[in-house]
Amino acid sequence: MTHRTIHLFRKGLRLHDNPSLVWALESSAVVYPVFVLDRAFLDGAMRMGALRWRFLLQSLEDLQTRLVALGSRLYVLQGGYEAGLRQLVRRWGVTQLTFDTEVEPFYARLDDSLRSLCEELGVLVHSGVAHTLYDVRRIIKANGGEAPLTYKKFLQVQSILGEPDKPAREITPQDFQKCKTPMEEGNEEQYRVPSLEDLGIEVDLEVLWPGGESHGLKRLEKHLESEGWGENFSKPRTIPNPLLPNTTGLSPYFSVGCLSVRSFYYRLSNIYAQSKNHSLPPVSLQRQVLWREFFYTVASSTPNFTKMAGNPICLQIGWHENQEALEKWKEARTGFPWIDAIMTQLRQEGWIHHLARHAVACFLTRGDLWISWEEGMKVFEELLMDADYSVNAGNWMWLSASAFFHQYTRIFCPVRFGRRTDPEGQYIRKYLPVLKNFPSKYIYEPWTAPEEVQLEARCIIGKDYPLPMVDHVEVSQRNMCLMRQLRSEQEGTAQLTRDVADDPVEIGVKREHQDHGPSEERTSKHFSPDGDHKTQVCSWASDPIRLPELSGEVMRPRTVT
DNA sequence: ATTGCGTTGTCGGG
DNA sequence: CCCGACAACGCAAT
Repeated sequence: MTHRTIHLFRKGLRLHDNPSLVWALESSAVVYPVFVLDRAFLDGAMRMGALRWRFLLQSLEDLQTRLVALGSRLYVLQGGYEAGLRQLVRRWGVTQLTFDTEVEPFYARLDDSLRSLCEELGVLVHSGVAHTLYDVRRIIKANGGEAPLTYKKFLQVQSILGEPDKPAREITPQDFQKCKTPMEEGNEEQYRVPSLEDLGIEVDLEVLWPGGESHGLKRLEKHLESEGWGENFSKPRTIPNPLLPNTTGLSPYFSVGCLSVRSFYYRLSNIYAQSKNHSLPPVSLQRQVLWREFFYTVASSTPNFTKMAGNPICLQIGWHENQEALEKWKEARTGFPWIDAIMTQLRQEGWIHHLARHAVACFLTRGDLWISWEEGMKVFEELLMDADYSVNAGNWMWLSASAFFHQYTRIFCPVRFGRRTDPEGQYIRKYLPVLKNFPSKYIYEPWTAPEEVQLEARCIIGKDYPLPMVDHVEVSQRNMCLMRQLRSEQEGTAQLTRDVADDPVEIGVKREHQDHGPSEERTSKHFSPDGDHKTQVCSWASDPIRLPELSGEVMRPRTVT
């Protein structure tokens, strides 16, 4: 009970399940809750966009309110960590620093510099893991020193470890009676939570995701209480283009730690234990949390996890650099209404359904545009309210078939995928009002609408809404071919014969979604070692089609001998 | 060496 | 709405 402690909030912007704050309260006579608002760090390393800034500031406001209610307060320090903390340690006579450790490289570096600063100043450090279910180092250790690279393997390792640590105890007003937060007269202004205006950040978009622990908890309760939610929720069956989110909507709160994954995990376990209907347990939701854990684990032990170059688990691909095509994707001008509607929702709301993420990610990378997943990752990081270093990069590698997932022939069709669950195109009509008058028949591919239909809809394709930037059937077939080649090149030549034995050209031609005569029947395949097929594949692949020219030896189709 | 599997592809048919 | 066929990868179990 003798320390004078700064508890440093970074993520973990909550009072429930906050073990290092509990530690601070139990070991100190005085605790100063501090958040360092380091813009260089948050704009740079964290790549925060305006909506994420707003969410963060709201979360800090909420933290402040909750701390005040307990008889404490939050000190927000603007500027760099080191200079700021050095000054406060001296001024406040601090003897201990508590914080949550984080695994991202930029946080880990910050951890190190905080430790050396504390060593220099003679300040004790107490830190622990609170952002993930487990200390991911335990998972890596249990797997023999390497991160498991498949989800299945990950679950095996997790079963060895057993259940995660229980959430920390609640913090009560009594804690802050025993352990004071000294208030300094006249510094309210200096250490308050800044506004967006203070920071010169402009956002005029509706608040759909108010930041903060209070809102997160409210949202959590609302969903848990709604009939059957906890038991019937199953991820793969949610609809990818909802007008209202039909998923939990909790991810933004987990990403900055307004909510605790441990508390959530145990909450679901309790629902399962008390449920009469054990046939539909909320395990699928727990599995979502475990997916997050999986990506955190791999990210923590993989060099250059958010890059292709120097990343040992990432397939090296000669992605095309095409700023113009990238801009069209980012700004919802691809000419594919389904894709553009998703990108519009992303920009306006900071949230899109996970399957919608898959669709646009596939489109940008291996499906259509053949642009690096890193570019898409950066856009998501800026715009998604739930942006998360590890999960985001992991999913982009997944979707681009660069790591974890390898079935590159499974390409989302930007026309049909959405139509399956939303044949009337309500989602498109909402986010792309310019197309709202099109008949459902044409809403997913308005460029096929006859001129009179376009006039009737008062939207001329090519003028009021762009023509499709690529021919999906052509480019996706070409991309499959490229992918197959670069993989066989990187793997050696053992599988080449098998790889090119059956020719994708026919498939590509006959799978037109517009009326395009009945397909020729596919006869039984002949696996002939004949080399003619190979050259045929390659010459087709190098045909100039409506896409940027190929470049780089990795993806250049070559004649196989 | 061979087989089976993978959180979320597409298509056609019932 | 669900199923199987399709085509097909890396990885792990056998």
